[in-house]
Amino acid sequence: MFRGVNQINLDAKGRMAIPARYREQITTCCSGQLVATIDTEERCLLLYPLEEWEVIQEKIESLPSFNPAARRIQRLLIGHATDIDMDGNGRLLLPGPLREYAELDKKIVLLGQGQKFEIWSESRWLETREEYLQEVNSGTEMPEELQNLSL
Amino acid sequence: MFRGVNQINLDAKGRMAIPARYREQITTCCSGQLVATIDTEERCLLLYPLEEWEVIQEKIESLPSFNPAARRIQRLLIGHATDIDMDGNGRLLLPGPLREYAELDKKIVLLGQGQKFEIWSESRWLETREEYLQEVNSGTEMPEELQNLSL
DNA sequence: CCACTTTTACCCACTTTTACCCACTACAGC
DNA sequence: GCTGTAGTGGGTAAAAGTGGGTAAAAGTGG
Repeated sequence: MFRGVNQINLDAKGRMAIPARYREQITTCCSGQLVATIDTEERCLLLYPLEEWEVIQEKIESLPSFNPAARRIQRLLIGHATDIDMDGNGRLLLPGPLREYAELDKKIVLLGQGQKFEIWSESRWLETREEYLQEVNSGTEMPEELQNLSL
Repeated sequence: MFRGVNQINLDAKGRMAIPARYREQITTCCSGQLVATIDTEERCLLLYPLEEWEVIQEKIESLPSFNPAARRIQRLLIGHATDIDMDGNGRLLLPGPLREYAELDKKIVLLGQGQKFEIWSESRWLETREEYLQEVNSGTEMPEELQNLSL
């Protein structure tokens, strides 16, 4: 289970250092083997331990492939899913096409999200967070499960 | 299982270098023997390991041949299916007619799609991807399996 | 059927990129 | 303040990508 927000700098080669507190967990659960793909709703990346991703890929592949919406999802998610290994220094080299998609420049944000991480450009994350906060407080349609949630 | 995006250049002879990370898998699963054909829905090519393709071809051939739609599919898919071998440098020579169909010039994109690959012209892929993203977010008709998919 | 032309496939050599490694810096804890 | 660990920056060897030359094969025409 990953959680927390981390401000990280990409270096000149496009590498990001995984915060040390996650490293042991990543090496034990998947020997440092991760899979990154795009998020289709927001311009950010999703980062899964290999095992987690393989379950998801099977689900996606088993969708009815004659259905246009399913084909789109397959092309987008599997098409962008890229294997990434942690190097000896606990860093990941993010592939160019994925960096471009999420518009990652120097300053990025790593969000722990349970079994996966999300990777955002810092500026885009800050903007999006403000939008989310406004929408949460504007009191528009919330599903019942959410209304009954006690924090 | 193939996945991921790869930006590749065609050389002057129409050859494309398979990214090294796929080569071992391709040589072990089919000794470098592949089959390329056209995608009938999008202007791109499909690239299968020989064994995978043979299963598909049998299915296509067993379609009722008095049915006009089935005949069309047979002519299009089987008609364009071309055997291609990886050369000693891990490259594929894409036949002229297939290159023309998918409008492949110098810059192309190789998409891993599970048991097969897709080959797109880069510009066409980027345009199509933007369309897909819009359609995914416009919330139009999604199959039930897709709505329940949790990533 | 033979000779000539064109194409294809294979091979070799060069260039670029990547991955791995090592060293330095900064911060935190002792 | 010193020591250990995390973060950062490059250098280098190896691998991947690229380009073209040549010999064999296929196609064409006389």
